[in-house]
Amino acid sequence: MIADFESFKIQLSLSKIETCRELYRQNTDMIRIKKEEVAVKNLVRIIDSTLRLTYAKGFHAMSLRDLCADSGFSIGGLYAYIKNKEDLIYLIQSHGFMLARRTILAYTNGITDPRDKLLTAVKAHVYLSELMQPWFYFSFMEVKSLPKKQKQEAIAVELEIESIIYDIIEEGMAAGVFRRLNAHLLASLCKAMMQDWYLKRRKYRNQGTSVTQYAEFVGDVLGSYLNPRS
Amino acid sequence: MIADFESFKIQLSLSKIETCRELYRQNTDMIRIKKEEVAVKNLVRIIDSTLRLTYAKGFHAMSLRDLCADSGFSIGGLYAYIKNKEDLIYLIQSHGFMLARRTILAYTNGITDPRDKLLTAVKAHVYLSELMQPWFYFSFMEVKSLPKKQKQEAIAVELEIESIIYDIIEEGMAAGVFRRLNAHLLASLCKAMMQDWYLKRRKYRNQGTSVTQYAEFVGDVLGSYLNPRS
DNA sequence: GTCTATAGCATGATAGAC
DNA sequence: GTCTATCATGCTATAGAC
Repeated sequence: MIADFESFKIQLSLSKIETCRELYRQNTDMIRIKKEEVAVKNLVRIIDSTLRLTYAKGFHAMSLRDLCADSGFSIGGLYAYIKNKEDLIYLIQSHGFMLARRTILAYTNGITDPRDKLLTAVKAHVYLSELMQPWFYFSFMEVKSLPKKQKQEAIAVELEIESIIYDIIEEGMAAGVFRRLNAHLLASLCKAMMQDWYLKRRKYRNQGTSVTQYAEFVGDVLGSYLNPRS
Repeated sequence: MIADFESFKIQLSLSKIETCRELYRQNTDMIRIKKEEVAVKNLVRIIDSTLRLTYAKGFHAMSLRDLCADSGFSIGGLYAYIKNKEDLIYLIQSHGFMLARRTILAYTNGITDPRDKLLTAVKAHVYLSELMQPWFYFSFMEVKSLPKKQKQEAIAVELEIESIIYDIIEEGMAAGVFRRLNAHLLASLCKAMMQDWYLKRRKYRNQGTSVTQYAEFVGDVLGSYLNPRS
């Protein structure tokens, strides 16, 4: 079970550098830089800038000159890390997928009580999207323009998350802890609610909603709806 | 109260031509064409094509050449209706706003029972977004890149819709029909759920969910959560 | 009112100096 | 390993024929 946001943050140990090192090692063919230390440090800069600029104006609207200005690179320098603009998408997507999938499953596995399990899945997702908000936002907004293979992967990951929720609901109904209802629809609504946390993050910040408050409210709405009626 | 989707559709009388005529009359300065009949017919073509292409690949990725190919215009011909690419956004946004705001309020005004009113607001929104899906999608995806003034308007319209829901919840709590809870958060979640209908429309079509089924399910989740506890 | 032709510019990508 | 200089392309926008 997830204790609180702060310990989640630590457990996840979302070291960007760590993730980028893994990314570098998997793509030594694409990246021309030989010194791991240098390459990893710069990958972090490139990915950070891309996420920031895409959040501000969209990936297509972001030019590579924009990216260079923001990350402090020159055009030529940048092209040592990618062979074309599309590679930026690949870099960002791949390390995000790894992390997201792993985390959700790690937290839900091993829990048996359906109510606990549902709340944990919701919390894990909302907490994760809080820590990786730029990535979640990027992934959502850019699916449409992704190259075919990555588009399918993105959709598959999303359906996977929804099916984790679906399975928990089904288990709970089978165990008689939840009442019988349309589990597909409820799982979709759950996804929609969790999604809003990273799509409309500024709104929630403005109205002073904390990440824990949000996750628990969503969990409460679901839990209440699933209660067997008297 | 809304009877069913089909009669909603008829009552809305979403005549594209009618809306575009109004749009033409409001912008005779921007549009160089003098014959109303010709202008209106072509505005429909232009708006239709823009929405379709933007849905497929995003507004920035759509070139004016793409738009010409799809709408059957030439570059020069197109520029008789707009003075630059940004004007396309303006055309699309303005007629959408008019229609959306009017409709929701028209349906909810006059209803006194909070439960009825909430369900009606949800239904009106979901039905509306079903009929104007390309516009809602466009509006959501392109807010970021909108020129300042239109960006503010878009955000204002969205908050307005959320506050309609919020007010209904508050009224119901004051009347003792709903139990006391965080109305701001619940209104946000309601918006998030309604929103998913036009953001993930393909998913819902694939899983065979009808627009009425969706709207009623959302209404049911909310209504159930708002029930006073025994 | 609509077309073709083209200007003018910003972009993605490369070559080669250091 | 990083930079500057440059190319080729595709874009928005305009001019002028019909």
